[in-house]
Amino acid sequence: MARWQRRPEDRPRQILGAALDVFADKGFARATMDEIAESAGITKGTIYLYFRSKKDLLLAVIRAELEDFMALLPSLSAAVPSDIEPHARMLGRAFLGALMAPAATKTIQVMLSELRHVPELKRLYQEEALPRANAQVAGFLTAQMERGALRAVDPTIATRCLFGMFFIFVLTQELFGASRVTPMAPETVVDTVFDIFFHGILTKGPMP
Amino acid sequence: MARWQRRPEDRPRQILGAALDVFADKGFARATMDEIAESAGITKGTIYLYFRSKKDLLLAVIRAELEDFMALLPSLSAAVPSDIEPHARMLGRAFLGALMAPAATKTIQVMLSELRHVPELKRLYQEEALPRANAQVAGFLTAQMERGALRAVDPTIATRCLFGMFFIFVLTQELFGASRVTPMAPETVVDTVFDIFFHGILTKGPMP
Amino acid sequence: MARWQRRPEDRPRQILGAALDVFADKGFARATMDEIAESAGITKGTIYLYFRSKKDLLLAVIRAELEDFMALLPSLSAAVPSDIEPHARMLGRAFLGALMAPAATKTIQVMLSELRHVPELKRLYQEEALPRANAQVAGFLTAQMERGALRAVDPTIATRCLFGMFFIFVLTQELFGASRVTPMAPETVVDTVFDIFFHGILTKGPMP
Amino acid sequence: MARWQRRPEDRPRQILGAALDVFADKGFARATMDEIAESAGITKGTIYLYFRSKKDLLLAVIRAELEDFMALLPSLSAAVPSDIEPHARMLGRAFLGALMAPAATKTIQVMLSELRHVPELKRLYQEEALPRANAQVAGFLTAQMERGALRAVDPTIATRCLFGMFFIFVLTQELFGASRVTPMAPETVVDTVFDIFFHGILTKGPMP
DNA sequence: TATGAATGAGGCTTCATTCAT
DNA sequence: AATGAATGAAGCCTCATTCAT
Repeated sequence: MARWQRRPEDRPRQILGAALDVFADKGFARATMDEIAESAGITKGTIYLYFRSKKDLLLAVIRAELEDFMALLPSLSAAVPSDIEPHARMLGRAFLGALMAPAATKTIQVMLSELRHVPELKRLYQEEALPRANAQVAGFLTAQMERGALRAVDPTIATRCLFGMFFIFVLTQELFGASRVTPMAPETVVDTVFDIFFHGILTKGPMP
Repeated sequence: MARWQRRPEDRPRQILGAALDVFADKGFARATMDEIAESAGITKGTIYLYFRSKKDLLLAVIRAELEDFMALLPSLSAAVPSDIEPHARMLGRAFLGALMAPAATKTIQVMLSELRHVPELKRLYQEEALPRANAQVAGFLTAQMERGALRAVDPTIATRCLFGMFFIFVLTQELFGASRVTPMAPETVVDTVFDIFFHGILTKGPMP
Repeated sequence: MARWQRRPEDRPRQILGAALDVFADKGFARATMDEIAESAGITKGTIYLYFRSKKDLLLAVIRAELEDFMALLPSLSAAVPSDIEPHARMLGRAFLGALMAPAATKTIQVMLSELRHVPELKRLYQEEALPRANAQVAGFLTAQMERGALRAVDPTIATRCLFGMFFIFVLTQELFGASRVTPMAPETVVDTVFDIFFHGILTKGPMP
Repeated sequence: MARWQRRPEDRPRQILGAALDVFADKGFARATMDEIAESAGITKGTIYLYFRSKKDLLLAVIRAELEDFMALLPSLSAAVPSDIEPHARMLGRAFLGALMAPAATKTIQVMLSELRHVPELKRLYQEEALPRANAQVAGFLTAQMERGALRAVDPTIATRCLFGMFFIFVLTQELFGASRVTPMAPETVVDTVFDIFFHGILTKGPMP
């Protein structure tokens, strides 16, 4: 019985995947290198051939996922039809889908847990994720405001609001298991979110 | 090393306060009983006179804070003026204020980090916090919809949206330190949130 | 069965003693904290109540022994009879005795092994042990040279020579086990050392 | 990362040299096979083609160096001029030179550190190095005593004394870095050593 | 012969928990 | 009720050794 196989040329990715799973499932501190190794089908020592330390592994995991996620973000600067609502709805569906992808929810869970306690993660968020994501959407909103398609509202706050509406669903439904208490179909969620975001919840005309 | 008056009758509360601080600051696993004890001005062994274990302490901390927070929630079923917008803005301010209170942000941080890994916390959230909070707001929205003041929209989703907009600010600004990157005044946030929530972001009339 | 007794008020000394034994016997790197603990009649964790780390323990051990040894050194500046030879022999016996004491040979062994690899030990030797010991003896020799009792010879080198003759016996006989190959009585050694040191090994008069 | 000519026939010597360096620098236990391999310009696995284990490598290193050193020792049984003092001084210089050669000091360091903990090294010392070196010098001294050139003194002790005076300089100056605290020229050392060894340090005639 | 990926035993260190005082 | 010394179970990490290539 072969004690091990030679590396399939992407041990690192293999390890990163296992680490994300275990970190998300157990939390960073509770996760053990042994468990990650087992989950990756190797042994503890092997991890250290590719990552200097447990914390290093955490950073690598998050960096990799963040990059993957950012690469997925559709370019909002592409040509936008004059009727932005259906367009936005489409983008929104793609975005919620990306957010709800297993790797993404796991990454979010890890970030939520560790960002406060790992300065490097905080830096990653503050200097890379936040500004980039914000610029994308806020830029789009600003352009539409200048075009007159949207009302003049603080674009950074509006961006955050929009993101918050998406995020809260991932957080509660996926991560906190609220789907068992209050099940919701993602499509309905996206539609309602944009309905509110674009039109507000007040009745339009004067109340009868 | 504050040498306060010895008030043994307050021991439990004293410990709970210290524990919340340390749990929020370091995370549950990284927090040590020694640190909590020191922060409470007592010694490690004493904690065990009041709490069976570290995990027990965590549960007690969250239960206490959750109760405090719930007690704070203004009853939305009270008489509501026919013009709900300024009323909502007022409630929103109070709510964001409560969410941003130090104890609340700390509790949120701990919940975000540990809920997934501590079944009892998950239960607490799913069976107590979520339904209660949801019922409050969703009930209010439903009532207004029936009254014709609000458009007919899935009230649970709408509730979640509204909460998401508030929550995302606490999360990013307070917990993730985004306030240094994108500072925002709470009042402006509340106003913009309700502006969007009630009126939407589209320009009203036909585009010029 | 009591799992442990409350500290006999000198746990630290107890641990230091055990550590010196094990360090000398196994070498620093091969010594395990478990072994030291067992040898001290306690458990591993307890050591860390008194010493920050294994290396810290090593330093504490050496510092303590060095101090003890230095305190033992008879003051050579005391009144010296005009006939220094028997006086020196007496001091020499005391000195060799001190060097051959179990704690001293163990300390020497540890220093010989680790000094090169532990900067703090090197510093301890270069800045404390060496200058102090050298000053003591070299000062004495210089005084006697000025008095005319001894020939003018570089006192530092002479000191080192005298020390070297003592040291080599401790090293070879005690530490390297040469006593089984070439047994020697300490008294004879001291006598011969001083015979050579004072009178040289050449025949006095012209060779017949 | 010297990319020398590949001279596979020299592999063992190459490895032995690197091992001596690393063992002396880090100590046996702290030395890693990886470091030794790198220092030899090969990889870890290759070492095991030539040496069964780390300990085996240590023994081979010491055996090789001991042999080299012994081979260097000038035969003292060669014809000795009737005036032994300048002759001895010459031999002494050669001997101190040999002792201070880099390979020798490194070997000494390793022996000092490991002899106690590696039975095979102890045996090597007690059964090979010590008797051979002792016989050489003690034989010489005995001959001179019988000739009447030297006083009758225990030749084994005298040998050890002489060696001790040389050794202490290598130990303190070279290995312990005392040369920075008390610099000494090797020639002066040799001269003083023999001055003391032959003539003693007492003033010859009656004190004035 | 040489490589270097993989292993797994072992050690240092931390810390929740216990318990004699 | 309070203390804090002591315990011992983990967990991270290192590294000698093996072995497929």
